[in-house]
Amino acid sequence: MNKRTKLKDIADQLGISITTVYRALNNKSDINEETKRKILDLANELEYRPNSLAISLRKNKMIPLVGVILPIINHYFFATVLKGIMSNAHLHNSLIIAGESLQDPTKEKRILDQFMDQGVSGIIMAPARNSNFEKNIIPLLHKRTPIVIIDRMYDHYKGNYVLTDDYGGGYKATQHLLDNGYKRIAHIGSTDDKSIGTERRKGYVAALNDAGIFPKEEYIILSDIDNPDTTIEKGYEAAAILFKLKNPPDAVFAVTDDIAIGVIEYAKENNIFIPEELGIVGFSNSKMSNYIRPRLTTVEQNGFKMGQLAFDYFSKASSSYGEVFQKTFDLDLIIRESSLGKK
Amino acid sequence: MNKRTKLKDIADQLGISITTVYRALNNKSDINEETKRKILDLANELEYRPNSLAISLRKNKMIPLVGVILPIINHYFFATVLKGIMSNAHLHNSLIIAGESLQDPTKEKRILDQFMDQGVSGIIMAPARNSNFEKNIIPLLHKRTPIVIIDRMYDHYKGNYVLTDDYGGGYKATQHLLDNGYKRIAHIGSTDDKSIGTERRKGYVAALNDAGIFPKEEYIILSDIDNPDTTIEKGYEAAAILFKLKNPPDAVFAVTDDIAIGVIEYAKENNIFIPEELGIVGFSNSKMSNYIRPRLTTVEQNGFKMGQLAFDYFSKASSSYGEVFQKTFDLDLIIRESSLGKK
DNA sequence: TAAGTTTCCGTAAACGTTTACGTAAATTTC
DNA sequence: GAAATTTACGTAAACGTTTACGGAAACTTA
Repeated sequence: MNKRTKLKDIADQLGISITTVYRALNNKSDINEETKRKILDLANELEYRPNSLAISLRKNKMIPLVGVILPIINHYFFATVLKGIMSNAHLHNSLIIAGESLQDPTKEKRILDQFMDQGVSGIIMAPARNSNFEKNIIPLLHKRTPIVIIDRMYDHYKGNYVLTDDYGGGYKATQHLLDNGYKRIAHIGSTDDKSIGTERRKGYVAALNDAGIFPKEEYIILSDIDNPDTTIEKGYEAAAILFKLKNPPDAVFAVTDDIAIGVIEYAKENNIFIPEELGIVGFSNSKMSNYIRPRLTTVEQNGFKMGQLAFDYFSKASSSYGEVFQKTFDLDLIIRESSLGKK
Repeated sequence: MNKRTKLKDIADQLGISITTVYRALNNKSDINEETKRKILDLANELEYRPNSLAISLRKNKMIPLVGVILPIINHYFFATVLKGIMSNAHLHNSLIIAGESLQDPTKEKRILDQFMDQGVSGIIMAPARNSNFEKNIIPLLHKRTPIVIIDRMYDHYKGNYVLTDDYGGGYKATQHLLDNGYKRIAHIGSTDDKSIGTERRKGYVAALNDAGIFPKEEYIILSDIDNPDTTIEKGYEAAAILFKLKNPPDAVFAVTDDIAIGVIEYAKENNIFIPEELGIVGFSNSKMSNYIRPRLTTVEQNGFKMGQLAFDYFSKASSSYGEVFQKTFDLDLIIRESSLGKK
């Protein structure tokens, strides 16, 4: 394995200076065409490849580099958040260095460290499901690293964030089912008590309570929805449990569109008519929700806007110390067929 | 806006040498505990972070920063490719800097330049629809930047790539429709003649020809599918055109699952029964394809594997000069309800 | 107390590229 | 044909970290 050629190798072989070689390879002026040709030929032969490390070091370019960490990169919502971040980053000539925590706080921490070592100017992140804020995120604040949190909250966090009103979304969804005549409204949520699912569940409970209803424990099924590739199956399984109850529900508010779709799957296979026998509301307004039959009523979550705003906040936070930027997006219900009401 | 602290800053403030500071910060021997403490304290206060560029340069280790450019970041296939790239990058302690070209060659070029300026060690990219290889990609080869192309090809490109056999996929899909008794097989493709759609269309034509059929021009509809948010609508519109023909087709091979779903939409609204009256095959095995009714027969494209391999190739290309790595993945047909054959 | 041993720190040269500056030789200008 | 300009190169010092080497001062040993 012969070593990688550098400018000096070419210079030595041709008996000229490094600078001249440099000029030839970078289309600089002050060089003879003949010399240039010889240099380019030799560079070609020796397969010269510039050392980007040395270049960056010399140029002192630790460019505007923003670290973005998301739990699942090929999840539509998060991918769209990333798209939103990028769209604004592009306008500011910022570069995005991306990582996927796969909902693993340890991995998340590792990525954060890598990013900081790499010299990112700050972090925009949607924390992992049960991310350790104290260990992973708070230390960054102490180091005055600009950071914007997306989509998930932690009680003692007082920094910048862009959230959605998950509580309100859960409330609206449940209220909507009540308004459409459903009485026995079940909920399929996430096992994780730190997830945003908790807020949606609280909204669900609150809406029921406000209507004088106190949901039975058996109507609330918590499911492990860590793996996005199996979420639909989890919805299916949860539905199976619900419909084996003595007194099955007549509506389901699912914490996720995918879960809701799993429920629809189950209902179809078991000849349970939607929305006549079963009303369903999901969460996210995923692409699929509009094309499954019946079309799924869902709560809209605009990832693109959230991403854009997150980058804006990041920008501001980077240039002004002390100031804090926070926003909670209201969520709108998108009413479609799956919750049209009982016959 | 104060500059990033370096060893020299700490050394100067304490009136000691850089080497001593280095020793303190790296747990080396030959240092007094008292001195060490002072250095660590100051380093903490000044928020010292080692310059990874300088470290890697001195240690002769390439910095593991890979630029990834994709046409559409929140498209499931591309997002999954990204996930695959990341999964392997993670194993190699590589970092991913990501950009979205939005199918715009100008933007693509700009991102490439930004990435090179930032000192990425190379590029993995799925070129934009009508990317200008000569202008955007070939120059990188001349600079000996390691590069791996995904998903799209250009005749004169002789470098590393990871492709799918789109021609074969189109052939298989069409053949499958023929095998199931469909005779008048239409195709909805992409307007862009440089896109992968062309290969799929060629496969379609070839399969028909091999069966002694020469498709009418009116059975091939090309649609502008640039915007992923409207692709389904485009499929719907194309179907509308097809079914207003005097002699409408009895099957459609769509260049994309989303297009196929648009066709299904149209069929449902117009009481055209699938698969009895109309067979449909899509392309991509998108998540949705398995949950739309009827379930969509489609050609599987394993983005995750492609991403992983792309990173592997990138790794190899970075350390071995001259060698070229190329792979074309065979595509499997996933047979579901939408093409079960005529009654 | 002279010689040997630690302890602690500094000097200077790398890593590969970029760039300000300098300067012979060749060319142009008047 | 002397002066001014241009052409085509070279020198050396950066960028921030690492490391081989050397050497005073403090401490030990006989």
